[in-house]
Amino acid sequence: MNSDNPSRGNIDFGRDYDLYRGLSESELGSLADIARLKICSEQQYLFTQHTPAERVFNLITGCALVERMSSTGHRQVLAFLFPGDFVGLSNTEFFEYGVKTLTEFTAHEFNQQKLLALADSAPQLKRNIKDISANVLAHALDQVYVLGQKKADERLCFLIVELLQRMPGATPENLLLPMTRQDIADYLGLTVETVSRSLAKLKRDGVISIPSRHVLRVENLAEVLHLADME
Amino acid sequence: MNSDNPSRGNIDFGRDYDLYRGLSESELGSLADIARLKICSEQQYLFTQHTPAERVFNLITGCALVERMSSTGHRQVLAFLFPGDFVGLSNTEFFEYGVKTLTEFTAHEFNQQKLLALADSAPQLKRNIKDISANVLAHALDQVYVLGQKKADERLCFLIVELLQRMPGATPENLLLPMTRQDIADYLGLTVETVSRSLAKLKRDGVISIPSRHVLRVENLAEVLHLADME
DNA sequence: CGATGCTTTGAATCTCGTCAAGATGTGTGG
DNA sequence: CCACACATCTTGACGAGATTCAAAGCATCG
Repeated sequence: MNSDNPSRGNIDFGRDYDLYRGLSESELGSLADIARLKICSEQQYLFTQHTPAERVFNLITGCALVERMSSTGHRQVLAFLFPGDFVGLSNTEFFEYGVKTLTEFTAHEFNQQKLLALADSAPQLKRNIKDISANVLAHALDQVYVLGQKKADERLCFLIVELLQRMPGATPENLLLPMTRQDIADYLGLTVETVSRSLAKLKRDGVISIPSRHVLRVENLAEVLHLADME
Repeated sequence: MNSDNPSRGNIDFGRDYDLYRGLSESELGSLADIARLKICSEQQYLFTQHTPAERVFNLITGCALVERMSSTGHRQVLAFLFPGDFVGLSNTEFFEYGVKTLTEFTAHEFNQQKLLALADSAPQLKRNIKDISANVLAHALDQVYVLGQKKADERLCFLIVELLQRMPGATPENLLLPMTRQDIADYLGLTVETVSRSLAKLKRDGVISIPSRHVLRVENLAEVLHLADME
């Protein structure tokens, strides 16, 4: 559900979002004029694969995931999204992936055309979009490396490190997992059972503990970093 | 080895390169002014990981590969490059991957700063660079899907289809493999032995034949496409 | 020719996936 | 508040697929 024509006043452009970084007051104003506030509950699709790629989102609160389905029914989760992340930019007519919320969720929604048009007259916005695209690529290349070279427990540590870095409020002592085991499995190219067993192994080895299903505690950060081994 | 200050005359801008698509004569001239012709033999590095990201290349003839090494000594091949491919654009100060030639090789070499500066005054060039970046991302996402979800023989078929689509002169009847089995293994997240065995299996099943080590013949294209299953 | 590097094949091992069952958690209706 | 259904998660047993280690086959190049 979108709010109707939100004014600048009810959108918080103050936080440190990649998309809004370094923009002038007037540029932020122009952005606000074309922004809508998207609010939705958990497990909702912001958009699905193969639908027209017209909208882009800048995430404010909550989490989401980016997924790709194949004709054979396999699912690959391409990324988890957190506040400040920007998603939806596409060079193709239709989205090649879908985005599903994991929690209650708010985002700024833009029409892609309008946003890009605005970027044409706001160099800093254009730079920000370019930087975001570069980061998306860098993340995809990291993921290729992890899926190509790493074992199950190492892949899990990669995810843990990523969550520590990107989830707001995440600490080694208290790491919330907003996604299901299946989501994790589809992200890391494993099965739910392997995810579960690998978590159990890390727990057995004293690397982590699991106070409750969706809460994780890092007991040995050095070992997690070592296993994740992203340099 | 670079030729010194090549003039427009000895650079062939006529072919269908993504980077030069739709450019005016004068724009091509400006490009030629800052281009150098890079010529090198096989198994040479155009640049290596962790070196300053100053140069970019537009491939004219020959093949190359993009690789990333980890501190643990693992190698992931991120892509194979063919004529018309463009490589080296980076948002970071240092390259996060290296590029190694597989065959005798020529490319147009540009200073990244100069090329981007030129793009600022040539909108079509800027569009081309953006499209290329989008294609690189699309390829990385495909690779994530393949590494996350596919078995060894399916991964090989994915590579075969990719080569058929992108290698100049490649046909199902005669597909040259310019890379070693190790390169293939590191690209597909497998070991050399598994690559060899999977090729043997595809051969046994009548899907392909292997006239010689680096020549492959597709006997059942439908099956290859089916196994590759990229939609 | 022998030396070297790449490739294939074989055997043992290990990791991960599959199938099945049980445990845990959540929400609903009685 | 409890009972039940349902979904998620965990655990076990087994098997398939991939890796590892070792050896042998093939090319190419001096």
